[in-house]
Amino acid sequence: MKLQDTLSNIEQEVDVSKKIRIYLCGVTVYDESHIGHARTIIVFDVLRKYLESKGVEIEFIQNFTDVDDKIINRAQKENTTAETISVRYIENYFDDFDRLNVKHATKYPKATEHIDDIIKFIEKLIEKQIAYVTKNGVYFSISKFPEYGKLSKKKIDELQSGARIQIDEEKKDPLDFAVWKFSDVKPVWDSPWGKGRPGWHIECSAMSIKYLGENFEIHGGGRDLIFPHHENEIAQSESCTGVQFAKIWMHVGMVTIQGEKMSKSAGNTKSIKYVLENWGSNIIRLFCLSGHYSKVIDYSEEMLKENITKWRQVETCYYELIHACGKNHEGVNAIIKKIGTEFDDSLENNFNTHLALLAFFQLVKETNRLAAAEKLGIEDSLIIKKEFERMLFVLGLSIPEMTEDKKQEIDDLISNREKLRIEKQFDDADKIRDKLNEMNIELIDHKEKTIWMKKENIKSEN
RNA sequence: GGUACUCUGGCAGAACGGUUAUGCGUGAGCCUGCAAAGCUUAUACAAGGGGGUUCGACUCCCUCGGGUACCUCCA
Repeated sequence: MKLQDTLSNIEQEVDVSKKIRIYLCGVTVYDESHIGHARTIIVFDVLRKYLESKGVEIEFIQNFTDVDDKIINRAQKENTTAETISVRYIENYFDDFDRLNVKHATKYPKATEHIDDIIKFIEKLIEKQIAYVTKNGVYFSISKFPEYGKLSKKKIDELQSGARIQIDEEKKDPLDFAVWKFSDVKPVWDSPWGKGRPGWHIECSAMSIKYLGENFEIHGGGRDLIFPHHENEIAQSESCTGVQFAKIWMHVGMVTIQGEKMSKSAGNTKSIKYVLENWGSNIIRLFCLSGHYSKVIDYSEEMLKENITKWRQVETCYYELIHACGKNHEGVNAIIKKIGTEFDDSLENNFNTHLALLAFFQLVKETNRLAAAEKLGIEDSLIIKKEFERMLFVLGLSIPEMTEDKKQEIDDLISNREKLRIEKQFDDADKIRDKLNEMNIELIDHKEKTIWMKKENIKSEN
């Protein structure tokens, strides 16, 4: 598999014959997650599901930043503890992302649970004279890491001249950043240098190395983390271990809204809760995967609507497949195999989910075409269904299961309607259809038979 | 100001030095008791501007310009 690597700025081959270790920078848990967060996490969810579906062993670590100024500020505002805030929003995170059908990471380490590891990490940096203590905290000395700037392609002197960083007389260089901040405001921990809390970047270095080793395959996050977060992680980690940190840096493009980056500070976010409520998980996932992961995608209702159309086609396809009963045999093997290969190739080639979706929709269209022409037999439907479900799984889309009782009830209603239709009692037949519609069951009248499909209820469509 | 990314038809969005992807939308038709859904088909001569290389460029080179992001916390 090939992936675009931010560090080398070229597509790098990933060796999938061995275990793939992935570290994804998660969220700071101080507020609700929005659709921008969702995109990054969904992209990585599909990546890991695809690789796992190919039999690749995956170790997937995603952190929670649960100690941070924003959390503390929020706690003060609400007159509560930082822990209350972080616990609340971690719960909120799982609530959102479970509904988004995101598979749980191997582990979700939290900064507050790794203070010892962080302190040990800092001790090593001090020992190596890469970090130094001031009256404000412990700082990483960027002059000790000559490659500083290699990820974000920034030159140190340019950064210095453009620095908008607050002047801190104690720092040796304005670009030096805190790995430990002295503080008396809870939460604080004792350290060899004084009471305080860790800086933001150090937790990811300490935790990724702890769980994945000094040199692992993929480190990812949103594009906005390239500088300073990931740049600093590299500096800390590589100067501590002396070996290359992540092999590949994979950065997911921002979600914009009316051309502007979606962010808390801009106040233009759409929360996952809101979008789930109005559009549902499948539409969100289709939307988030509709462009190449490295590029910006613009959030708009128009785009979400387009994905409803597509999702209805997918639903139709599914129900055509499960209702197939004829003996017709079109020999779909070759075409399905071709589409399946296209799907895989698209993902193998720099993880192009847009092209993979195109392949998926091609399969949907092909199926619906056969069904409409009364040419979808059982044998073919089984072949298609297998591939359909594989893609559905990798993309993380889901069609809710129905109970057998419910299915029976629908079948009974349909056969009643059939009788009425034969007797040309169309008014009564239509009443049954209306009743089914109220249950979100839509009927598809083929020449030979009527099939039903359960439409996902999408609020914004009404 | 610096750096990165980006600029393709109404919208979304690929590939490729030569053959007008594809999807959505829109039009028409088929199917239907009617609908819905679905299907079929038609529809855009598009490549930010200007130069160059080439027999030929959306694709390579130069140049000018627009947009966004990062340079402070941010997925």
